[in-house]
Amino acid sequence: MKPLYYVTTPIFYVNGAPHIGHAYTMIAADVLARFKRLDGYEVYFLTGTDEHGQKVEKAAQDAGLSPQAFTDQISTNFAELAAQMNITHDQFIRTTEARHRVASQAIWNKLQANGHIYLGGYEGWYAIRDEAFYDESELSTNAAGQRVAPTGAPVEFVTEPSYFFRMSAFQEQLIAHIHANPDFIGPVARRNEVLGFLKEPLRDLSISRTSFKWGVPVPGDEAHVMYVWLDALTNYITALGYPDENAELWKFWPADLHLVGKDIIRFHTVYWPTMLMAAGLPVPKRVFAHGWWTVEGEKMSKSVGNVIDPAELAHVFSVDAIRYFLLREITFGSDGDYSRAALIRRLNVELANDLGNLAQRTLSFIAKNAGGVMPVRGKADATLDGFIAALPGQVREAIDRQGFNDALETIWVAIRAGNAYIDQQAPWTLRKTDLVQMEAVLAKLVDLLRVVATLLQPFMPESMAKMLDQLGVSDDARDIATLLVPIASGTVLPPPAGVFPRFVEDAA
RNA sequence: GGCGGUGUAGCUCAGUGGUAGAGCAGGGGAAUCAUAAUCCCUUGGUCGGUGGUUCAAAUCCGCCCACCGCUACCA
Repeated sequence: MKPLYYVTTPIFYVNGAPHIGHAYTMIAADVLARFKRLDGYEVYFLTGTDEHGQKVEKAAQDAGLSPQAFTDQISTNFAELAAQMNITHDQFIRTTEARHRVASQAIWNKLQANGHIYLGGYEGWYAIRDEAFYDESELSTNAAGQRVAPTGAPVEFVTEPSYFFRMSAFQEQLIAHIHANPDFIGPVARRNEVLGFLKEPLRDLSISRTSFKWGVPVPGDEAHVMYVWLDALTNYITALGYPDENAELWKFWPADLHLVGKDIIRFHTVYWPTMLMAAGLPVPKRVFAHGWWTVEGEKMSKSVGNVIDPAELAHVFSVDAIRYFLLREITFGSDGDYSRAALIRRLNVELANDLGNLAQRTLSFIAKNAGGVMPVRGKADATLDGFIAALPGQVREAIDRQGFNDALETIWVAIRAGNAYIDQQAPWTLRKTDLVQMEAVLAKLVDLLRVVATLLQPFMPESMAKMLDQLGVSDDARDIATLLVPIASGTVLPPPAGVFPRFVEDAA
């Protein structure tokens, strides 16, 4: 039986149009899902949209739509983004689905049955103008003697009945779990951040609201709807059939990886695990937080007008180029800067010059001088053998810790070695002196390209499919295990065509 | 304020005790199979500052400077 792997993106909040940041999360998760499939795992990959809450209710109202009609529309945009980015999710979940209401109410009932929910009052300083609560420490007094928020809005002390989750009861258990499982939170900086946060006593979590209606009703008290995070986080198990633990997909729980943005790390490493502990369910194996992108050195924002539309970008360059750039440019987990110049540099230098040209020079040489078939292996110089043998393991190791750029750098070291090798071996000289040796050299290069293209499939599925076609690798021989079966000498290689054209800026 | 992190070549970064590294950019050369792509060589750094530990510090410790993150219930 295949080992299982369950990876998720966050469900995206439907309060605006998808941008490059959403694409980034999806792409990273997709590379993991594709790699694990390639490596023999049975993978389940979940993404979707988070559609409840006061903000959505308000945005729908502003748009003159019912909340359901509004979320239908926005959710579709995210589903389209996934399709445009070549995302291979197995399921797209929406929190407004009936089954999700069932699951959310089920986990609520479970928490309640286990004695971890109580009715209390949610009190605080509320600014009507901001529609937000503020901590006492944030307040100041204005000239008129009013208590005001940092925004200047007047605040008043309000109390609203609310159910609470006894999160404080799980603090020690959570801390112990984080210490016992060093890989539970990544990257390490985020783990330290969460541990730092847990040095202070954990407060119980307000998990219901009466101030708006657009949410999952609290079982037995329909004046309340569930606090959005309780509802939202539950999506990860709704998708697997919860509360039916006999469901076909339930075998995937606990998740191997929740991929999230750094802004929601706490919800995933504090709220969610304690909720699961309270419900008697296993916690996810790992949560990894990625960083944010700036654009040309500036924070991406609607008001600045520099929000990058991934679909537009993919139209100008290619989906594969964008997928590659986003995972290559920076260490996964850190913030990064997108710039058009940097993207073009990666595309031209690494994809077109290094990889694309290596494939093209090798394959066109074979087409012209070796009969257009896989050459006969021989006693070629062994320089590339180490790369060919080690690459799958090295890439696997990097992928398993979400070290996408390390994985790519490792592959590129091998590609550069391939270019050095062809120059040193000079098959164009061997053509006149030693045809057997010439074939041996060319075969070695094809073997290297085959490993490289195979391992790059998760990153650039379309381009690598083309490259593997040209390398004579059949559709059923493109996974990692099958790398052990060499391409047979004499296999007909289709006429080569450049996979990564150089990007030339329009003269206009 | 508290806790944590970062500061290394023009740029982006790797390097956690033992003669400063990579990629890109710059300079020189080679080759001409290839998407004028490639390969080789090379310029360039008092490793934020300062004091200390050590035979030896980018790497450990103290202090200082700069920048960043977290410091809970909008997601």
